[in-house]
Amino acid sequence: MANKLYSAPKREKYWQDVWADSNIFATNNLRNKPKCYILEMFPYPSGRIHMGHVRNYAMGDILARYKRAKGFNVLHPMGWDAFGMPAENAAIEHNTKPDKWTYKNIEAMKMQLKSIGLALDWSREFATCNISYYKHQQKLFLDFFSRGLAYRKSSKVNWDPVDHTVLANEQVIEGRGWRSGALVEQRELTQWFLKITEFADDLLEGLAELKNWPENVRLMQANWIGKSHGLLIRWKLNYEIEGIKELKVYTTRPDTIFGASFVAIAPDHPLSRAAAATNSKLADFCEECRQAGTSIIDLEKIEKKGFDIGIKAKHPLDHEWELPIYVANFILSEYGTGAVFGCPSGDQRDLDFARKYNLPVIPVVAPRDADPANFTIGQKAFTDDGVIINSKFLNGLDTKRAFDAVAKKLEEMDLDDASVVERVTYFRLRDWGISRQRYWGCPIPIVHCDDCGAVPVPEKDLPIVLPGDVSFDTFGNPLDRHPSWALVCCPKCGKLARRETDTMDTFVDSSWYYTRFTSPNHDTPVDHDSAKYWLPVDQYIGGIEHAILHLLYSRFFSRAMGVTGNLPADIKEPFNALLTQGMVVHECYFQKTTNERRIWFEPKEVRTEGEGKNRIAKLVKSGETVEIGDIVKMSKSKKNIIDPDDIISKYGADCARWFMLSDSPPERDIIWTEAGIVGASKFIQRIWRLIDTTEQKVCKIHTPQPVNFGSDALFLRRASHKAVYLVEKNIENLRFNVAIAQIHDFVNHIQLRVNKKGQGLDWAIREAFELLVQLIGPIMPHLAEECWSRLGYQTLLAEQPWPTVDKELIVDDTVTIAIQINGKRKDELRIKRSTSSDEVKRKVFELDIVSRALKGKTPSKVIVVPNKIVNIVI
RNA sequence: GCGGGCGUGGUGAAAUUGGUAGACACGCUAGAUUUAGGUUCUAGUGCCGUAAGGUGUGGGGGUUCGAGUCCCUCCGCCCGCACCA
Repeated sequence: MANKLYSAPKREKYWQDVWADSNIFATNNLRNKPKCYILEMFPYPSGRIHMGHVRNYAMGDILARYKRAKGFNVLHPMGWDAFGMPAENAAIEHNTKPDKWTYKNIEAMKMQLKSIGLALDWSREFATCNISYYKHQQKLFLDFFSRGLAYRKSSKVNWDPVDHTVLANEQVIEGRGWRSGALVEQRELTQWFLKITEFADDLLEGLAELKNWPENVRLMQANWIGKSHGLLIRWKLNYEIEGIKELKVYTTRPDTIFGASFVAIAPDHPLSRAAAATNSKLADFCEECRQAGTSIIDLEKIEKKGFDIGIKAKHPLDHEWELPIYVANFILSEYGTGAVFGCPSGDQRDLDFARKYNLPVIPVVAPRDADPANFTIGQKAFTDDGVIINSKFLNGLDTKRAFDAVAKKLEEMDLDDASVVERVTYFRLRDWGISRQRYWGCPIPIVHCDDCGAVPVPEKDLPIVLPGDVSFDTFGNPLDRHPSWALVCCPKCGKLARRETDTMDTFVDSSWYYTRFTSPNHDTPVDHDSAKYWLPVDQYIGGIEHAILHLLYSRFFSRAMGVTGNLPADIKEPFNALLTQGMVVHECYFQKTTNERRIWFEPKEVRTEGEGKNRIAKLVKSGETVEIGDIVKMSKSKKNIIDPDDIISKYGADCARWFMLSDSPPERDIIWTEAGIVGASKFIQRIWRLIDTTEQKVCKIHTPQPVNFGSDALFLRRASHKAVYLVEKNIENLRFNVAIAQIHDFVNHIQLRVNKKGQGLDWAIREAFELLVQLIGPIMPHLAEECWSRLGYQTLLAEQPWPTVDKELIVDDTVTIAIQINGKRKDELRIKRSTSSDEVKRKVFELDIVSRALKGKTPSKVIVVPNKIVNIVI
């Protein structure tokens, strides 16, 4: 008898229409239930969704559907991170407009997302390029500005002289612009900044509260903020130059101060500039340092170099002791004071420097077990904590006490001839530069007036709308070239002035979108009442690549918006729980040309044969052999892409969703395989076949529960309720792969009993079917609806509550305990649960294997772990 | 260099507080059914061994009645930051 196959793609479309028509996923405004806000990082509308999106949104959807069934009022919205460079590049390349290109992409991707069957509230959809969104962002900017959280300052940027734009560090590749290939210049530009540093401490402390965030993300953020405690010490100069009489030096290791043998300053430190003014060789050296690249590779290659400026610094604790001052290429002007004292024995860099310029190396910290008299430094500096030596009054102290002793000594010294000391805290975190010389972004609502300076646009004049009539026929910012857009009157004095033509970094757009979803049509950025009810996001899901920037900026925005009254001030943390999902990876295929270039082939162009080392790949068309490359993230450049559309039209969305979650834990990368998707597809058919062909054999819908059950029925009922219990637990813990394993196990249990006969078995099978359908509901919602209807229900499964577990059924009344002899498992024993310890021992000693092992001796110890293990120690 | 993580069968992976290692799936083997074949169902499957038994979570050591789990050490891989004073 051939079974009817379940036609997933066809039926899925049907159920999607049913859901849409009944509008069940629109979040209601009744606040009579506990809320649950599930959010996946919203997509950039590149044009097509990829498998990473499918994985991301499948995870969120499972939670949303599960929480809905659990009785929560669920908010599960979707929107578009729609500003950004690709739209401008498309405009240049395809002679279109960024807005047209973006909105077309959004339409296409929305269709694709709908085909995945996501339980989304589309009524809250917005794109960050909607005027109705970015006008509120401009309002936020104005509020930040008036509160001093947005300000202008001059700073160094990567400038592409060909494309006429600022480049982010990531866009500079080996010193050249990623698009133009031009050598990137360091330029001093006046830019807008957001004062994230005001919240540095709070952002750091807040991390401790984020218990449901991955540890690695919290650590990355903590390192990024980079708080350090140290001393600011004043070093007097032996010679005054252009009014400079002293150097302020920041150190986290004042305990090593007697090991100092030089002072080093950054090339653009005021003292460097002053000294260079009268020393052309020094000026050349400083220029050379400035020219050097800033990329990581460059920094590694660069040799540590210094230039003795001739002026000496007086040691703060001994003014007779004068140390040389070097301008050095490895000192950062942006960190600390741009000046350090070098202690060669305690810092590898300083040691290398000292060896190169023949400076003294005085060991001042020794390991605890070393002999202080004979401890010397060779090629490696000693950077650990230890005992202070060769340091006068510090000798014998440990690192921490020496820190305090130096601070105290310096504080006690007479101000006149002393080195004033301050205990200071430094952060690595810098303020966030948000100016971009780009068109497709949120305009900064500022007018520059010759007389009044930077004047905020009055709120009543918002929004500042991007002009539509711009050209992309040449490089640079089209807003700058626009004949009239920037020409306005100063809101303050009325004189002719010029609009700010920089737009905001797109990271600003995504820093507050999660608040807007709580009230997407409100006439202020956020409705406080809605925000209070919905925020924080209960579960946020997205890629690890946003571990620092997006997630830190968002945490900053929720705080800053609290300060400006745009959000209730008690909502500090935007995301209560965070899941960072892994990538979808696939091997790639290529042929090498004669000049070692690689030509890549798509997976669908290739067929593989054999296994392991003998596995080879051939082109489907020609049969030519191609090489099998690494398993890497799916990307256009390597063509190792599987198009979700192809999978969904062939196997269905349920199949893609199931496979995405089935084999690996969510945070790990998954390898896309044809075998995997086929396996998922078979499982779908298996469930359908099981229910479709057996449904008429079991009890009819709503049959009352029988009083007695035979052993098969009872076994099945136990398996059913255990499955519900375990699937629920694993979904709650975001271990979808384990939940899926439990469902497999459950289906195996049902399968073994569908053709049996026994007391109450037909009822138990029907119960199992119903529970199974409810368990797969969140993961394979279409198939679940189909089965639910097949079981005779007129209702929608998506609206059913989550099944309740019969607690009595999930505890077995017999248990298997392991019998160990000297900790090694030898046998097992089936026994009634909660049998007394003495009774268990008695039974164990009756066992052959035990008496054989004992050989008449008395065991030295018997350990009984109730319901688990008996360990006999001989 | 600094910080963090990971290492379990042929493969993806499971494993409350330390308590029967390898659930579940892929693959493989055998049988049944159907078919032209795929499919489906049942059973088996860490490794060595015909078996009894031994052995086994990257290597070595330790704590413990008992270690994948805790401690020390070495090796390998991955991620983040990186001249941060």
